Formats: sequence, C-alpha cells, structure tokens
Amino acid sequence: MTSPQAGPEGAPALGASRVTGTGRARTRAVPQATVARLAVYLRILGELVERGTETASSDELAAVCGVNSAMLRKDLSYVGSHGIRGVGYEVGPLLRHLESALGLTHRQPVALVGIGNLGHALAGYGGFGGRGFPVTALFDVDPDLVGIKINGIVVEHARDIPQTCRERDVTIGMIATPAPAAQGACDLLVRAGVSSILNFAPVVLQVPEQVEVRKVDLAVELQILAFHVARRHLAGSDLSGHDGSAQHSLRGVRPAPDPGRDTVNRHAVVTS
Amino acid sequence: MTSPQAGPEGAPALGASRVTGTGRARTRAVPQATVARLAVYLRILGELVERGTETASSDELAAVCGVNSAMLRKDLSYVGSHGIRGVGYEVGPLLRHLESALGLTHRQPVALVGIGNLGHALAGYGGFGGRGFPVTALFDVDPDLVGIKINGIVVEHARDIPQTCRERDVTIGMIATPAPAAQGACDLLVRAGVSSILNFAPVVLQVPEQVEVRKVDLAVELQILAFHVARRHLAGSDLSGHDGSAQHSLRGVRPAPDPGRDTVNRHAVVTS
DNA sequence: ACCTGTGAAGATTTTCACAGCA
DNA sequence: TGCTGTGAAAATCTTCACAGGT
Repeated sequence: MTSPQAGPEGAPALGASRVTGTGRARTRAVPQATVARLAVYLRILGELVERGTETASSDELAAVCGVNSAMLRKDLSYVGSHGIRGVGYEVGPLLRHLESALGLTHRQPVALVGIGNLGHALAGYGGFGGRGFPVTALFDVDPDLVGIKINGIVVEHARDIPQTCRERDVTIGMIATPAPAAQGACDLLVRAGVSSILNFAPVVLQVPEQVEVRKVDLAVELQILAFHVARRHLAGSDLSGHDGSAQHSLRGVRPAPDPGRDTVNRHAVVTS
Repeated sequence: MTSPQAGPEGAPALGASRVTGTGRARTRAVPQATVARLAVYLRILGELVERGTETASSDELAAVCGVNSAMLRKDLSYVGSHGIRGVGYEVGPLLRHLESALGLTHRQPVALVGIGNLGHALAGYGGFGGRGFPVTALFDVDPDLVGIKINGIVVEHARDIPQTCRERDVTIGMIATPAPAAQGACDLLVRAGVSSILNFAPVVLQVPEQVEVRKVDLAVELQILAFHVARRHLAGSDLSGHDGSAQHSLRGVRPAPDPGRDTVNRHAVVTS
C-alpha cells in the first residue's frame, strides 16, 4: 500500500454520499482511500493559497501531493468537478469546495483522554485548534494530573468524560492512555456520544458499529519500516549517496517522488 | 479503507519476496496490506504469550485482531503455513516465525530529528526499545536543546546527522520537526544512509525511490474522522447510549468489532 | 467434528487513454 | 494545444467456500 506516502488509511464517505464498501449505498460512493487523499489535497491547497498561487493543474497538484494526476482528477470528481479544461483548478475555490465536501465547515471540539507522555504533547500542540479541531477537554485518572491546566484547559477526572463531553459538544475523542486503560476510556467516550475516535493505544478497540475508530500505532509503523529495511538488505546494497529528487516547481513546492503503493495514511500535524 | 482498525497503511514485502505492486517481482509477493496486518498479529500474539495461551484458532485470533478469519489465514499463508488443521496455531512458534518473517530479528537503532513538543514525547517514551527499536540518536537545531539529555541520550545538532547516524548504525529515522524543516531533516537522514523514515511533519517528503517513507499526520486523521461525523449527521441521529460489543473470550481478550474498510494504518505505541 | 490452506469469485482501487471543452 | 472528466481495463485486496489434514 503506497499512495502519496504510506501511513494509516481508510476513511468514510462524504456528504449525502457513502463510502465504498461498508453500509447500504445511497447517493454516490466515495472510496475511503479517496477521502483520506482529499484531506491531503486540502492541506496542500492551503499552502498554495498562502503562497498566492491561483491555479494549478492536476499534474502540478499531483506532483506536490505525491500521487498520480489521473487519480487526483478522479478523486476530485467524486466530490464534483470544478476544474477548468485547458487551465487547471482554481486553488481558492477548490479549497473551499473540499472543505465543505469533507464536512469541515464547523469546528469539531476534541477531547483527549490520557495526559501522559504523548497526551501532554498532543494537548500542548496548538495546531489542532487552527485546523478546526480545538482540544476542548482533557482527562486522566492520575490525581497529580487532575486539576492542572494545559494551554488553559483543566484536566478532569476520566469519570467525568460522559458529562463533560456532552456539555462541550465533543464530537471526536483521542485516546492516549496506556494500553490497559484504552478500552475503558473508549467506552466512556462512546457513552458520551462520541462517534469518532483516534486511538494511540496499541489495542484493538471494541466499539458499536456506528463508531468510527482510526488507529495510530507507532510500533506497527516501525515494524513495517523494519520489514522494508530487511528486504533491502536481502536485495543488495544501494548505490548512490542519494537524493534523486528532481526539483520541479509550482512556486517552490517540491513535487513528490514515486506515487505509492499503500492506500491511505498520511502525514502528521504535531510538529516540533 | 478499513481493515482491523483504520489508520495509515501500505507496507513493503518480506524476505526474498516482494510487495505487490512496486518493483520487479521475484519470489512471492506479499501484499502491503498484509505486512501491516502481520505487525498487528505479532503484537496480539505477544499478549497471548504473556497470558500463557498456547494455541489459538484463526477465528479466535481474527476476532481479537479485528479482522476476518479467512483474511488472517491468507495473510499468514504468505509467510508460510504453520497452523495445525483441526487445532489452530501455536502461539509461541507463530510469534517467532512472524518476527523473522518481518525482519525483526535484529535491533533497529532509531534516530529522532526534532525534539519539540512531540519529539520530546517520542524520545521519552520507553516502549520503542522494548520492541527492538532503541532510540539511539536525537537531533535538533535549537541551541537550548542541543546538549541536553533525554533518557540518557544527548541531543546533538542536526548537522551531525550524517556522521552520527552512520556511527550508530541507524536504520530508521523519525522526523518530528516543524513542517518547514522536515525536508531538510529528511535529506540529511538520507545522506546518512537511512532508508526508512517515519514522518510526523505535515509535508510530503521528496526522497530517492529506494527510501521508504511512512507518514503519520494527525490533522489528516482528524479530518477523516470529521468527515465521518458529518456523514452521520446527515444520516440521522443515533439511537442507543451505546456499547454493543459482544464479549467473546480467548482468555479475557475482547474480540474486535466490525472488520474495517480502510487498508493499512494501525495502532499506536506511545501511550501515557 | 474442527480448522487450516487456498483457488476462484467478488469488491475496490488505480491506471489507461481519450473524448471533449476552453 | 492544454488539461479536465471518465468509461473501461488492469491491478489489488477481500471474502467465499471447500478440499484436505488431524
């Protein structure tokens, strides 16, 4: 599985449409792989807007996003065609169109359970709010943590998850607890009515089917990479010192290398 | 894309085999999606071993891993069949077999570039070493960070990446820098001979084709979940309070709910 | 009787390649 | 002439369903 760049994958469908596969189909099916890529296109478009770029062809966008241009066009076609033949796409309008297609028109309050090592980093990262996902509630069970403030948010006891999440209209939950506590945290979030969960704990969560869970497992990512390392060893040593990327253009944005093989996962937002 | 549980995806092939898709095929192709799932099976098997479980059928394992039993059997068949008809799989031997199939027989020293918010959390997380991925080198460009120690490892200046990584036989690099610095960090890692990179920065990295990059982009994950939330809204309100998971068995390990739709990404290892 | 290993069928996803509009 | 939008072909990945051991 390699698309833009390997990572997690899968995703639901959009608008009144449905995602290919699960559930009864109705309007139009948007492949899950497509939804994941649309999120990537969205970010790239945002960067282009900041750069002042007004239009871009599918070839240019695809190069920057690391995908095949035909795939990018097909992906965009699932949410309606807005390109101009012979010209390309208008960056700004396309950006807004994708935002509404992906349901990013409203802010989605996020709750974070587990304020340990990673949880602290996630809570302290300011990038979520800027992207429409304000971290609105923090939970843990450690008495030393309950009560402290991080970025202005008070850490509450996990037992208050149901009530607090409902009060603050939390729609997305993130679990960064130790593995043994993850299912319990998940159950509480579900009871709070949260239907989308991003799970960082190395556990396969049990949830009712209407709940969507996405998992980020760093150990698994490393193992996949380790497999790659092992495979290269068997293949024979490499040759060059490296750097074979051909500078491309589009106002300084470097194009992506080979499209990929995997299907969905993408980049990270928690930077330094 | 939903398999065990949605997340990033894609992965290379194993042993003398190759991954479906990219490259010239030789021995046998192991689907990238399969490699990602094998890593999950591996973790679950480890848990079962700790529990003292000696054998498990594909149905039991599949339930715990959140996949279809036929898929689990087929996945295992790609690395050689070691099950016992009428009985199931011997947990211990299968675990060891998968470890060698995934190339996890050696430790893979990891280098981390970017000791900011997330980087600190990753550097402080002790779970990597236990899983065979000791964080062996830390880098940043901030004078206030260079020189400090985290878990016994001294943070070095990023300019030393090539030399230090070679000295310590780093095979995997993790990038947790701010987006603008990611490509530079990547170039240095590549120059150091690192062929596998886990990228947390929201950028599509440009790398020579022999380098494998996996991306973890939290913003994209949240957007995918947001899409799910939006879709549910259009569909109609939910009904129950929740918790529809049917307790299953296999010594306390709860089975997984509906298999998924996405294809690759998986769980996280950085817990509280 | 139970459970694995798999060919074959079915679903999805990706890539081709080209008609058609600007 | 350039580039989008897409039907159709190709490639992948999943699920079926059953032959074959134990």
